Amino acid sequence: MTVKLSDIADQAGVSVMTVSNVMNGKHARVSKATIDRVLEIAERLGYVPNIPARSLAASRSHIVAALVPVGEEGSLLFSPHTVAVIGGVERHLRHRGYHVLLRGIERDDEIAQTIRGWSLDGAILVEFTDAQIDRIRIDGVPLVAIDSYSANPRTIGVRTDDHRGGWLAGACLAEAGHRRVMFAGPPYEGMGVVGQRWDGFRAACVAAGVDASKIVREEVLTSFEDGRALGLRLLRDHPDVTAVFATADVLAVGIMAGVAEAGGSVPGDLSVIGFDALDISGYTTPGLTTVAQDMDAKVAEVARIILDEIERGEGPRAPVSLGVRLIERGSVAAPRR
Amino acid sequence: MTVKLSDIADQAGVSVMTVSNVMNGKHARVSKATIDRVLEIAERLGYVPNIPARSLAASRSHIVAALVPVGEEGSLLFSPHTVAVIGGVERHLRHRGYHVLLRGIERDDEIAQTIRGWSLDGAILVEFTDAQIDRIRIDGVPLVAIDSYSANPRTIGVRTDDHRGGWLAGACLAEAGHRRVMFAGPPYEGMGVVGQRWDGFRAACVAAGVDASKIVREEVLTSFEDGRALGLRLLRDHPDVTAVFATADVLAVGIMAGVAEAGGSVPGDLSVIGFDALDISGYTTPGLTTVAQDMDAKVAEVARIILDEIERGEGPRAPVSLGVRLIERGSVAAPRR
DNA sequence: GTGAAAGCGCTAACAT
DNA sequence: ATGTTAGCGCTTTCAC
Repeated sequence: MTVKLSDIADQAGVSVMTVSNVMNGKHARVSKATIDRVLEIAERLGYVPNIPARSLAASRSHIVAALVPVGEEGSLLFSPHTVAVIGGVERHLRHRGYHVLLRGIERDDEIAQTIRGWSLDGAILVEFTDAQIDRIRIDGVPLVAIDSYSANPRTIGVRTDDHRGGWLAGACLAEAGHRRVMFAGPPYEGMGVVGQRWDGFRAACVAAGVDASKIVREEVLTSFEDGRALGLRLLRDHPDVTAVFATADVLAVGIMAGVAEAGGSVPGDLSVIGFDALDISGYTTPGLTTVAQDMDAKVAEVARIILDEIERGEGPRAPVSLGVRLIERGSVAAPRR
Repeated sequence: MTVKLSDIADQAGVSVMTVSNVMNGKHARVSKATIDRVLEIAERLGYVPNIPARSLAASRSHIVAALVPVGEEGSLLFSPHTVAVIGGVERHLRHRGYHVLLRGIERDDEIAQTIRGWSLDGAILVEFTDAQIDRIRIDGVPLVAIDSYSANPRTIGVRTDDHRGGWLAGACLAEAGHRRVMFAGPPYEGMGVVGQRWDGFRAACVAAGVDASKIVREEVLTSFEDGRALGLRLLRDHPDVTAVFATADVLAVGIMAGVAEAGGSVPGDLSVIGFDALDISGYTTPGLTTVAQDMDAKVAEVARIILDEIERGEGPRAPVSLGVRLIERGSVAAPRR
């Protein structure tokens, strides 16, 4: 029923190994004539390689896993950003003959189990906390951690230049003339993403002459609802604040909605700047000014690193930071007087 | 290095087959004492089954693929809806010992190749057009097509009750008193999703006494920008229209933005109703009234069908439609006078 | 209830 | 440039 290497070998009058070599592009070892003949027969017979067999024999699978932590609820519900990363990486890998296994991780040890059980060639760790990445003890397989600031030498971090992103946001507000600003984001997680953005933001503000001690920090969860709640009370509770930097677009959009609901106007009463440049940042009125990362570059980088490690075995290297840029829409203006 | 069945067998003083049976829960064939002993040793040794080996020997993989078409760009960039489906199904399958392979499809024949090459146990087809589903000629593997109205007997359709969703939207507008309404959606694709929504919508309107010939149909792509463009000219071009049903939330949100930009108000000058109940429908001011589908039920149903087919071999059955309900927020009100 | 034999389809490591 | 030998770790089949 199913066509295998030996079928082709029989018809071509060569050994199975020769066919295998042809199929795997080890053309150095086979004559041109044989290659052509084998290829032609394979094509005619409709040969499809058996992946499990190849994985078993070679103890490598051509599979890279996308590992995502699952919470109590259990469902993988990744952010738009994660979707873009996984979707983009899948394309690069597919074009190079690799496949992507999607796997939710409930307990730490499932990472190692998955890698061993599948003879995975590599794994991408998405949305894990730095603490989780720190705990990883797996060697021999390239592990790329997205948006992580863990110092774990067994993983390679690929992330946005969050510090510079924060700086851009701060500089944008300061340049517009704001001197009383707010930083709204989730609670600090060590020197992770949020910490970097905060540092960069503060540095830019200070460099522009803002009194650092006057920067208001609000801890809010990264959700529309929490942003809205903040927006509703912001103008009343902080009458001196004229601009806010939210560490995520959803949050910023929520703040804008809350401010509007409370009768305020953006950017009339309050300037708002976000981070991520999600679709939604273009859906508001006015559009949300935000810090964007170059997703194409990020995705290409992740794929490149994994592939290089797998095929050329180039050892782990320093974390990679990707550039950011400011997208100016309409939510930032001069402070009210 | 790696622990295998034979290692456990050695230590337990039984044959490999017995260990295999224990591991696969074929407890009928093994004595309780042996089961316990084997399990204990496996645990102690840290046994992890080798998936490729099992797939090769059993010619079934415990893998279900999530197949997604890729366009020219090449990247998998699925909608929030697709993300929810895949993420949710992954959880159900994982808990039953299955895995999800994520695969972009460029050409039709890649579907069959992927299924054969991996000995896939099943596949879920996401975001394919009805025409693509129609063309599928694969037997022996459960194929679940999401949101498809194809009549291909080799696939099982799982979809939203779009007709009823359209009806709910129409009834909602008619009940609020609207008699001049617009239907905005992408070009008709046979009797697919859009056609169903249109049919249901029109039927509800007519049932409520709306003159069917007066229902305006606008063909727009499902994007914020196209919605916005429509919103910008809507009040001017169609001064008699007092309400619009958009077949997708992004579109509805775009329309709301366009209307606002043109100086109109929602729902003062125009009522708007969407479809999908995406997050963004809650982000607007006022909130978007929209038709929601029960995603949890949908995901559970997809998983159930695949698993039933795989494990009990229950043949293909009729398509499954899942319920919808209206979510009333603030974008629908009585027509202006 | 348990086990021995045979092989799934492929590749690594040598031959030749 | 091509072939041979030996598995990879597991399950199937059938015997005990």
